[in-house]
Amino acid sequence: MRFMEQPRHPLPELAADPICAPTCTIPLQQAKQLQGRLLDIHKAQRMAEFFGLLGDANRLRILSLLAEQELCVGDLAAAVAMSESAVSHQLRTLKSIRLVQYRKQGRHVFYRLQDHHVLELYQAVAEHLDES
Amino acid sequence: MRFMEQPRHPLPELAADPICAPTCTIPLQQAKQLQGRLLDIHKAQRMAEFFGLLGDANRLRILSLLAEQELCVGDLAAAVAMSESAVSHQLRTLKSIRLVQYRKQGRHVFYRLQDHHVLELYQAVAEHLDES
DNA sequence: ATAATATATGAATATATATTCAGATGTCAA
DNA sequence: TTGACATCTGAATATATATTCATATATTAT
Repeated sequence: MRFMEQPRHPLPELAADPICAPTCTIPLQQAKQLQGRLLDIHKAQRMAEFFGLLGDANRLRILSLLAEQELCVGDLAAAVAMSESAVSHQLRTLKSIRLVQYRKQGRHVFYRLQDHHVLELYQAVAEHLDES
Repeated sequence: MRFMEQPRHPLPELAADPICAPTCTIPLQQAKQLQGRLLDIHKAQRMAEFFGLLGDANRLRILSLLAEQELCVGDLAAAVAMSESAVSHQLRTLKSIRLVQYRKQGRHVFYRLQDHHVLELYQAVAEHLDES
């Protein structure tokens, strides 16, 4: 996952004209269709960033709590048994992609879910894993 | 993301009894409910593994092609402009969590989507990013 | 058999990530 | 204003990951 920065891994260029090697096993016709279906590389990057954000157990645990109510950093940290610093860092990354919002009250900062959309993904995967 | 191995990062223990610090801002009542909502740590791991698998642009691009038809490694590599070795490695990780299946035919190995479930997630995120 | 092709694999490398630690900042209470 | 608290931040560290490269394996064609 990469966020808040541009990737440093060199992105592969899209193959120029003939998309498949000389040894290609699919007919050239199909090969051209393939390129149409192929996920655009920049969109792939953004989608990967999003999925990657959900690809961490501690972030998921944090989200599972914020799904129901807002919580301040300290309580969140206590509940998930992480250091406050670690939680703060994670909240920052969650904020960076607008999954969470915050509200300041005195010296506390209360975080809450901004994009409830993710709960559907969360549920879908949770159930999916239960099946298999 | 971690797959095919146990995580080496030490998993934080769940806080024993009083889940929140002495400075806790939420009432103890709520604190107990929190623990009920908190995603179980092992399930969190498995979900994170799954999401993490989708958290790579090249894997998404590979999946975007396999969504429609089976393809052999060489064609796949040509289409996404990656080395065959890199594609092979990625397919292995996709196989490890049973997102793809393969079928051998002569010296070719044709891969195809095993779990079409993921296409829904894929679509959901694709559309979600289009909105914002 | 031998060579050519298709794929897989392991080690090495480069990069990315999560956490910790020390300390900075901002807020409240005495 | 001093000290305690809540959160944030950046650098350092440990770990995880993707790719490449060299090589192994398996299949087909000559």
